[in-house]
Amino acid sequence: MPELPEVETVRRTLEQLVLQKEIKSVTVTWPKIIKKPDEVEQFKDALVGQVLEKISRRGKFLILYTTDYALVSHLRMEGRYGLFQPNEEKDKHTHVVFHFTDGTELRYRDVRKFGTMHLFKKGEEFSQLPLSQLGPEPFSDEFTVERMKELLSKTNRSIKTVLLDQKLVVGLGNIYVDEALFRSGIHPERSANSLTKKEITKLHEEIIQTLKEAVEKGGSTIRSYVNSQGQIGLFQLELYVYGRKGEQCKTCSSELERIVVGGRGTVFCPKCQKNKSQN
DNA sequence: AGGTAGCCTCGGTCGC
DNA sequence: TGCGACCGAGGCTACC
Repeated sequence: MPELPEVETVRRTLEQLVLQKEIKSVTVTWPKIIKKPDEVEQFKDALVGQVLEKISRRGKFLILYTTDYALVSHLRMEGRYGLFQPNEEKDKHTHVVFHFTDGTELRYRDVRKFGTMHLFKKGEEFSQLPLSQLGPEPFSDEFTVERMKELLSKTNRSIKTVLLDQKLVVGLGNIYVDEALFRSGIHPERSANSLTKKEITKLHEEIIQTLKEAVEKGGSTIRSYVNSQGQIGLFQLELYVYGRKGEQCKTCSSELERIVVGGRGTVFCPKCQKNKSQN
């Protein structure tokens, strides 16, 4: 499931493949992926003749900039992009294809069909959903301990739930939230407003560090994730807790436990993160 | 009125 | 072999 490190890796690899290509036509075989504009025909028509100029990222969203448009794409669980020759066999999960004038094509494949695409006139993409309500990028100056402290103090929701909701900071999903909380020694069910200044400082540091290391490793390949050049990530080898229920804690050898927090499967170490009582 | 919980989208996987 | 439950990101709705 692509979180910030996986999306950033896709961004980097995709940029190597498609910049300066001109769109000749677009094929959409699952219209529900296109959330804006309402009519798929408008989406397809708008992109004809557009040249891909830049691939950006905001949180877990990719932004494909063309001559006049910003295509905001969320991969959700299993979305993938890949560059193909037209004669290469197209599998049944390919739902959107951008055909280029040089004969190649960019295919969007999504087994779950959960992914979304929003097309905006360039310059309008940040003032409307889905990008308008997002919190700061974790590697930016806007993501400060003070901001965290301020927002966490306002709610008694669990710290895990708050970290997942993309308003405090963007880019964290189930994998990296569990990892950052483990590295910080904080129980995922701790209420946000019970965290001490010291814990918030540590958590802030570990969020940045965990995501940074994961980007360097090309993300985590859990089930299906590969980058746009078909390569897997390597950060799954560095994971302390995610997907390791019943295995030994790498720090203290205790058996890792799985609980459900905010409807999300959550793995943690009952010894290293033994501070739920401070709720 | 703003914060919060719950619902919805999918299909592969898993357990019975 | 068949079938239903489950998972999950984030927008949306409904509720308090």
